[in-house]
Amino acid sequence: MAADPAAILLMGPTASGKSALATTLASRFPVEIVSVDSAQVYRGMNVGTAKPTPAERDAVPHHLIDIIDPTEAYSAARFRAGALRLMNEIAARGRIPLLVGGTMLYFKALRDGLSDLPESDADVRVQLDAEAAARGWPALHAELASIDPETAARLKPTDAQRIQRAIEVFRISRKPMSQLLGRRSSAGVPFRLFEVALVPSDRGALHRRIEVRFDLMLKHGLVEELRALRKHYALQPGLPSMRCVGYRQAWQFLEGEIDRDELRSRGIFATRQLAKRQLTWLRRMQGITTFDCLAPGISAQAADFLRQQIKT
RNA sequence: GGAGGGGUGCCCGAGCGGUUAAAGGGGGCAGACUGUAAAUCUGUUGGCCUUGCGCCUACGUUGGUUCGAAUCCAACCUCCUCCA
Repeated sequence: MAADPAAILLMGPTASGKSALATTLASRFPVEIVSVDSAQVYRGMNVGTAKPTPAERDAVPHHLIDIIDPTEAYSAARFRAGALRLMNEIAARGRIPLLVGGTMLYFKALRDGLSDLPESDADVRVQLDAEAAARGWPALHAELASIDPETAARLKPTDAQRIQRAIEVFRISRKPMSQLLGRRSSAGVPFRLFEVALVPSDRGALHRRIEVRFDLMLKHGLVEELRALRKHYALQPGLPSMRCVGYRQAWQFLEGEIDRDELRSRGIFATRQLAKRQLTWLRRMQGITTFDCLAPGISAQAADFLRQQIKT
């Protein structure tokens, strides 16, 4: 029985220095990077997603970056399928897949698999949006209660997105989501996973980094980038891509809803809140070795740790 | 110099004699999360503790009226608008 090939999972909240560590790892291991990031998949969204530079992508192969237009939608399932395919390909080349990112649901989907649910359907969602506009989400929650009481019970009448998804699942499959969940879950991953996370020992310090970084994004033309994107694509504020941190606020700025000061502070708030949610995921996930991203020399330390782990 | 309008909890902002540790929003903190996840949703947010319909501190400052004041009065400090 040949041992499964190795793969490294590198997680962490935004602005924790994942990319820097990935670069260090790339200099010590024969890796190819797979991005685990729901925003870097979008072509043209570079400044606000802190996408690796062309030089960085030239030095090490990066995958799952720039794979769809900002008018399109991505999903955890597409990620899992794509990541698994790439991991196999990379291993077949005799290299180690290094999965780096901050989209914790994607990491979870990869590790634990997903249930056999129907994929989203744009038409159904448009229909449900219209119904919600007319009757309100609480009414749809009540409707959900009649077709899938179990799911309705765990969802708040205010949780528009999940109510929509649950009804969508029912309309497509004619089965309640609660019945499909947990059933026929796609299996784990045929890899030995080495999971590390960068976590700040001091939240305030991370907040300061976030602030500096957002200012830099503004300086590097976040607003101008969005302005250009709006010319090239038929974008709407409700699109997943346009709800990304930074772009949502820049959109409001371009619409004249907020001034530049508001754009800055709201962008920073949204980034901090994102980091908070990412940290909540990390606290809950098991089996991850964490490193303090604020400690000096952390990259070398993490690299040494991984070298030892992978050897044994 | 004169006339008027403000100063409320980390921030904005409501309250305008008692049921107010003070609506609402923002921020913070904590949590949830299965094909939108950088999304969506929830809880919490003065201090102390013997966790009690408990004590203390709190609505610019000081004093006053009142059984009782963030709310009324006076003076002072300060900010803004307008007239000179």
